[in-house]
Amino acid sequence: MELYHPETGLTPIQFTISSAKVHSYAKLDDTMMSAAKANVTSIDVARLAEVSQSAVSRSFTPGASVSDSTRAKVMEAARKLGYRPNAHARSLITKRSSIIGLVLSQMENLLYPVALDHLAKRLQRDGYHVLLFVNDTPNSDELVNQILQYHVDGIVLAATTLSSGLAQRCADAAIPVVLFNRVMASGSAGAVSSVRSDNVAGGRAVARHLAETGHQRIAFIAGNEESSTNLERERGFREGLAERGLRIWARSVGNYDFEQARNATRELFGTGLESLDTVPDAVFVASDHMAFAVMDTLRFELKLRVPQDVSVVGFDNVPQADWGSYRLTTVEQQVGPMVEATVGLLQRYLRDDRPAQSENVIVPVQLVIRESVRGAKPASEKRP
Amino acid sequence: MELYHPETGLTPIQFTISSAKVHSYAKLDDTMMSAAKANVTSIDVARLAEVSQSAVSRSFTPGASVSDSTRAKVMEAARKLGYRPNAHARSLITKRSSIIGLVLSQMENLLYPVALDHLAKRLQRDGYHVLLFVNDTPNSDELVNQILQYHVDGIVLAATTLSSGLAQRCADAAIPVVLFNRVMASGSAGAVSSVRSDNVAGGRAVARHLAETGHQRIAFIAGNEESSTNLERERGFREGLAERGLRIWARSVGNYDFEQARNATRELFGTGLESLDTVPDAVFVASDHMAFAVMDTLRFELKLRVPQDVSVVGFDNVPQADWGSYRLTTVEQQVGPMVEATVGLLQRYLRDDRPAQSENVIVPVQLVIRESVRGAKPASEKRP
DNA sequence: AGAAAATTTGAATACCTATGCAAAACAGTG
DNA sequence: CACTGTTTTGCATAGGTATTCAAATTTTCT
Repeated sequence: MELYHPETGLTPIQFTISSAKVHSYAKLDDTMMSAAKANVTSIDVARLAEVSQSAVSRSFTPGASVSDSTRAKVMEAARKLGYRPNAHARSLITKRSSIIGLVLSQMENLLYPVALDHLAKRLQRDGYHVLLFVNDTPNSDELVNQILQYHVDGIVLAATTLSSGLAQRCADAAIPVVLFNRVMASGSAGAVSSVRSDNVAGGRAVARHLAETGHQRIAFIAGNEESSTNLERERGFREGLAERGLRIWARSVGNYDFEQARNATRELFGTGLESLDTVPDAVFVASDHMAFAVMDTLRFELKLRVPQDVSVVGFDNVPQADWGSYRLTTVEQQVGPMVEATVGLLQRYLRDDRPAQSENVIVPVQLVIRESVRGAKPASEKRP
Repeated sequence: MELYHPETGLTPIQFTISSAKVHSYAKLDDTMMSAAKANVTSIDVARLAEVSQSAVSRSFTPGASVSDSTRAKVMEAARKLGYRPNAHARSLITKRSSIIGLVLSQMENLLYPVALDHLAKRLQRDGYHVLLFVNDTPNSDELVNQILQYHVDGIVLAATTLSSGLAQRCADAAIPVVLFNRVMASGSAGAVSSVRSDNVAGGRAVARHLAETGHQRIAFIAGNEESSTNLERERGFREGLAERGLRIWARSVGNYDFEQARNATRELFGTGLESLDTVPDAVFVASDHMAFAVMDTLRFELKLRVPQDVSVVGFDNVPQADWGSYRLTTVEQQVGPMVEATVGLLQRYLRDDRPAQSENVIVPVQLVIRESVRGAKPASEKRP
């Protein structure tokens, strides 16, 4: 063991060089030995199998015209040499990369890891793969450049805070784009398809639920005020309240951020705590991630009980909402169907020509009642 | 608006086709117009700039031999045509794809989304991108095939439950592989580099902390019993206890899974609840993710208080450990330095030839004391 | 100004695979 | 068997870029 300073300029780190011997291939059979050779081409395989390079290519192309016998010979030779078609050469000529670009900006919201997992697995099943772009700088020009260089077959934009310009520019480059969990501002020129939840219905369902359980002073903590998700949720919420003759009693902004949600909570509840009648008796929070911050702040900082003193409702139904400490009543975004719809749109755009009009899939949502709302009876979570 | 049935066979979904008109390019200036043309090649640019194709290529290659004047001409023409080098053609000839393959298996552990975020951003800064592979089937052969087809420049294996064979086969193909947060079983033939936390020291620190705070009946809930992370953490924990004349009083297995951790908790605490003296007074849980399940089960199902009745310590320090409902004392894995080291190793392997010996970077850990251990005084989290 | 050195340029080629086309092999029919 | 129709095969080429080499240009120095 010796001390070492990785060239990255890290603080001191333990660094060991194992004494494991280098794997020697000398005594292995030819199968494994040649697998070690770096670049086996279709020509090498053709030579060994005593066929033409075309035959090799066809053997690896589903539905191509090859006899069973030659395909068998080719596959055998390929196995021996450890050959696999070069994806770059292939996509250079087929003009299809089998790569889908995925643009993310906020990994904090726990919905995105879940969606990423679903999407990657789903695409993998169809032979596609996900190339990840994390939108850390707001400079979308550079990001577009990078995406287009890879000639991805399609793009999924799952970044709530992303400029619509990016979507537009990708669409201009004749690459199918699907917005995930957001929609383009209606004023925009282009038409970009989208998949999103029925945020309006979700917001409305929350309003009804809070009204039915007898809440009077109902507050709202918004996400990013310009995001389509927040606008729709808030609109549905307002409409639902209006139906029952109610309105938003107090409002603050959490910007989809944990800390800002804590501040928003302090803002709504911090003053007038001498009497419970002067603070909200329920809060609808635009995302689960913020709702957790709200609940923690209410309980441990402001010493209020949830749901006895204040009811809290979230949006997303991330796994943590079911955890015992929160048991958060929330609106479920059905990630599975959303991913399914996203892939469905992409595949159709890849097969046919892109339609002139944009398509907007809206996946239904469902209120999941747990224990963060006073006076509600939790439904069994497994439904018939 | 019309009803529609996405071809994916979904349950009914609302589907709307917006009436937005297709963007017309007719009146736009030439800059934007040509940006819409799908495949602009370096030859097109060369023609417009009145130079050779080589000049175009060189203009886009940092450090190549081009005069300022021609580069300016080329860039101007490229801008007009909306040209970007084709990454596939480029990597075909340079034999470098600027793509790093990342293999994940469990997104549930919240450490991985965080690490993914860091890694993607870090690589992006250096012009690399992450191609994601989710290891859902245990059939690693197919996965290796897929990875190798893309001729990735390097591979990061961050799948705790992944067979070591995969790592070996990728290393055979002359692609640098770095194991993230795991190490290869010492019995294995090959030598694959790794970056991991100092799990042994972490386990030992937990043992000391629990001993110092006067705990007697100390239990351990293991992760995946074959994983290197679990083995090391448990070993350090045993050693640390032994130093103080203690040993593991009870043990169960949670397999890094939320539900299984709940069962493990029931197993350890379910019987003999009439007297607190017959159940553990502290539990070290091999991951935060499981620790949350343990705390919830203790508190809400078994009606035990944390930390008054039972102390709980986790491992990872995921963001949720700091949430008010948990305030979990845990061992921090420093994701930043780990990612930095991973990228450092990869880049060196890409530049120089791979070293014959494997390198194992061990990143130091640090006990983060919060409020889930009885008798401990939480240190301020910001240290001088 | 002129030679020498340094820089810039373009033509040609390689990277690896898929595919159109024509030739070849094969199968089927009377 | 002769003929037609079908399947299989190999040749040659395209796809878009980076790079070698030699030629051309510019710069430097005496």
